[in-house]
Amino acid sequence: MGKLFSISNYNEIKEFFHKKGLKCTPQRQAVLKVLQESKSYLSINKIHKNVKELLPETGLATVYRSLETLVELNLVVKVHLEDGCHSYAIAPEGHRHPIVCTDCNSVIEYTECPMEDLSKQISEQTGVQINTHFLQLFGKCKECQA
Amino acid sequence: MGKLFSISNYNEIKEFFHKKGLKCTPQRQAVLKVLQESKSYLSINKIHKNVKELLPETGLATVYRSLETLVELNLVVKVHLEDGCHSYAIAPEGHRHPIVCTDCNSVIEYTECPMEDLSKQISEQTGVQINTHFLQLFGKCKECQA
DNA sequence: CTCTAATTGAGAAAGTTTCTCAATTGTATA
DNA sequence: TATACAATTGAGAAACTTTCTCAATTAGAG
Repeated sequence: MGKLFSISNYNEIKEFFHKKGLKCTPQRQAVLKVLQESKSYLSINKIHKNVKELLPETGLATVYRSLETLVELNLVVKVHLEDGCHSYAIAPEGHRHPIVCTDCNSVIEYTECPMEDLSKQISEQTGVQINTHFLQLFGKCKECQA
Repeated sequence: MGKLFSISNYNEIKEFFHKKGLKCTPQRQAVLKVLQESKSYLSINKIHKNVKELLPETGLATVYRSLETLVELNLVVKVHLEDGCHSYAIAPEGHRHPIVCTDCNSVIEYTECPMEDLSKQISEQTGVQINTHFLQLFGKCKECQA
């Protein structure tokens, strides 16, 4: 089956899959599309629900499998919310950190990262070589402050 | 039942519970003690296993309930590991960030926090008022770099 | 168009977390 | 120190989440 949805960068996405010997299936496309069109983090169930509007037969297991694949390809990121639940979001281009509004749950991407400087500082102080970091900010967005 | 374990700051802990109308039960003490004596993050099952060495009859549900209570009291923190699983650790005094060694799973506490400055900067740039943040660092500790 | 290996759907299975309820137990008060 | 009461517990059921299995389907290479 060919291109099912009008994913903007379809050919690029297809390449991503093929380079790893993976098929560009409608299910994977649908999961990606659902996340691309959402501006906030989505839970597995919400993703499944939205995907079924595009492809009604899609099983939950496939959603799990697709998300796993997409995370491996760095097209999607798995995030942790305050209550400990997992959600998924389209991977931001470049290195960014999400600010989650605790009132309306919307997400603002923050593009500057304080870690570059900090990593060096930490290495010097503790001897630990920092490889990755996980930074998530919680607060109130402009609208919700009213 | 009185004091079961030699928790260093027993009376202080007891006060913590009583102030909220909570009982200072051996099970809660045991969960706290297990975390206090561990230098790394522990999964629920590991905590349950260790607690049973002190109090063999302790049920898993009680471990869940105790952890929930201890997190509410800010005596314990819930953390997210890279694979998306939850673990728990004794809450560090003051404001600190954990550095988790991805090889040996040990934890180094980092005491400096870049967020104070950053929060102001973010507020100015995005209008979002940052309330909390979640920062976790992953890397290789001195020993594991050899 | 055909072939093949990757992928899927469905349901089972495994694992995690919460709930229910009778029995127990800290702790305040007498 | 004994009593009463509300909070807590253990055990298992229930709910929920995630992974696994396998026959059927399908994307993509030739």
